[in-house]
Amino acid sequence: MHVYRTHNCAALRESDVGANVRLSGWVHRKRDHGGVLFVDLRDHYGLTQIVAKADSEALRVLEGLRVESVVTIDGEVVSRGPEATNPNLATGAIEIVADKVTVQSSAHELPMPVAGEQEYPEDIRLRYRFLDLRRERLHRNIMLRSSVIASLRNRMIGQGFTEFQTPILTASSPEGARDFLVPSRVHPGKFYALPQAPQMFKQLLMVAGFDRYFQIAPCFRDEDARADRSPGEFYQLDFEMSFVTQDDVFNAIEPVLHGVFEEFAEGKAVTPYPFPRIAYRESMLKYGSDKPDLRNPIEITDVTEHFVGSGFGIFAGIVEGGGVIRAIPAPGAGAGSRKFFDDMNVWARGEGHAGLGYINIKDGVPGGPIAKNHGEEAAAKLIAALGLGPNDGVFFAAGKELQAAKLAGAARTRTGELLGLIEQDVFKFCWIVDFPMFEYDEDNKKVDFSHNPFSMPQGEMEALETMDPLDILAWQYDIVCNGVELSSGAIRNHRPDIMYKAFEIAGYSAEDVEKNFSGMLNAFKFGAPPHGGSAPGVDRMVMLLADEPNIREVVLFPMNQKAEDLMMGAPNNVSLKQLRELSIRVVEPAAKG
RNA sequence: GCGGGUGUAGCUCAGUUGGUUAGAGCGCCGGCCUGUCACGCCGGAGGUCGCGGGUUCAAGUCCCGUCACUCGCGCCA
Repeated sequence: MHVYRTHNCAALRESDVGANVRLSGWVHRKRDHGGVLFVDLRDHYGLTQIVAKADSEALRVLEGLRVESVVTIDGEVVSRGPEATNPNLATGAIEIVADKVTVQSSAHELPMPVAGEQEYPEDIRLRYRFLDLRRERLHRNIMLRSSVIASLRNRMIGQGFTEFQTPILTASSPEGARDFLVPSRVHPGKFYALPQAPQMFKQLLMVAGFDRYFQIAPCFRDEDARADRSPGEFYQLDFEMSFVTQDDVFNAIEPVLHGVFEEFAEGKAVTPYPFPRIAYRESMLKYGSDKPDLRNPIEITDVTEHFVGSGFGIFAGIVEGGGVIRAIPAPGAGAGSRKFFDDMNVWARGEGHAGLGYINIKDGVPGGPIAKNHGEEAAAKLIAALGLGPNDGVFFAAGKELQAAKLAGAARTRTGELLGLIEQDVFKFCWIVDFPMFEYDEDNKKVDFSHNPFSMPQGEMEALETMDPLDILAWQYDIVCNGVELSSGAIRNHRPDIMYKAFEIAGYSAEDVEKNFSGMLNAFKFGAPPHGGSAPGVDRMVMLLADEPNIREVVLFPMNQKAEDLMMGAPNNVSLKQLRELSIRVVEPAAKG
């Protein structure tokens, strides 16, 4: 019977010496010594060294082959002996003396080599993704991704969840991100939308009585890419549970996330559960972000009070105008160069801020314009309040609260990185909880939902009826790991009466709500359980576990930043016939003025 | 939509104050080599210095514009 191989390229050991075997794989590397030629034969599993001896037919065939050609080798397993053993290779004790070489596919000259760890331009890597995927690092990442997903599935099933598939062609929703639309042939002028997330469906599954749902769910959003955000499509561990409080959701998912990270983190420490819970407002104050990286030890403090009537006029003026001053300590930075502080200020201006003030304390003496003008006594008091040492520095972010918080957060991250304070080899999880239900929309001068309009407000109807909307918190939460937002989730609002009231506060009529959300609203009128869930991003989890800075490194066939698939040529033009069938006419965008 | 970075050989990069024939390593082609494992040695081909315009006696280098890739902001309930 014909076979392509008796063993894979990682299988053979000293104990196989003497066996006649057949291996198939790619020519990873060639070392041609004239009278003898070595080939590292590679497959999915590993590498095995092939030797072709002088004057053999095998040598003549292999000599003429380029690397990455695919061959089948027949030969005998021989020991390399202690001298020639390669300790870096699992199969390093043996080699195959090639008796017969069958060329399955000869390779052209490569646009990018497969062997080696060199960096290559993104567009070439994407255009020749099948070559890039042969390379060790990417191959390993994709395998890791598969293992992570398998583990997530097992752990979710172990927690009593059931996996279901929800529709890909669904209805466009006015909420959230921009939809990808799919024209309907049967209904001219009408469109399906690809789901941004299976949000409605998973809630309907709860209404349908399935209790605990999960899905490794594809999600589609037509928004611009970031390093940690694929353009177009990505996967979430989408889950939802009935009859649960926020704590029940946390208790169910923490062991899953903790377990997966422990399993694949290769010795890195993982936050034990229960994970810390940080209120949104506290997070914005202490970390200047709603996705804090807790590996960074720096904590921001509000020092607005210290600058009331300060001799440092700029800050005094900001405080008088209702602004805030936030202090970002830079431990040990005072001992270093003044340039560090000036560079940070230049960076802040580059980010579009007015600037970043600082005090640099050198051998106990505070320096810089703020220390000079603030007043000696006041400066000493401020430094004492911040608990700064004799060679510490501190930056100040000033302005309107949100602006100052964001600048402080960015400065905290940058200071931590530049001073090398970020803890390595650790995964630090936390929940951000107590998001505000509403916020004041400055553009439209009205109260609007701050995040998800379908979250249950804390205090439910009573809160909506009695509290200042801007003080109402939601049962809404994000899970964050090392500064990466893995997901947001919520206890949902399953009560139509509370939903109408919440939308009313945000300025929407009952008719608006019914028109846009009739599907869910209707379902909730026939007996809906209290329910909640979340949807951690699978790509981001794998990215963290693989220690990759970019999400493309853990996706099989990613698009580039402009949402193009360079390999398949997507998006592309379609035929006039296809457009006619869909009753679509393309209007060329107006030329740029 | 906006801002930053990058763009020199197939790939990774160097290229001084603007100066005469633009280099190296890898890869490719040819030759040599019987124990390598990033094999080695000799030789060769390969360049619209992203593109367009400008300044200059002279531009890879300076200026303006533009394109591509990328990172960030906006956006992502």
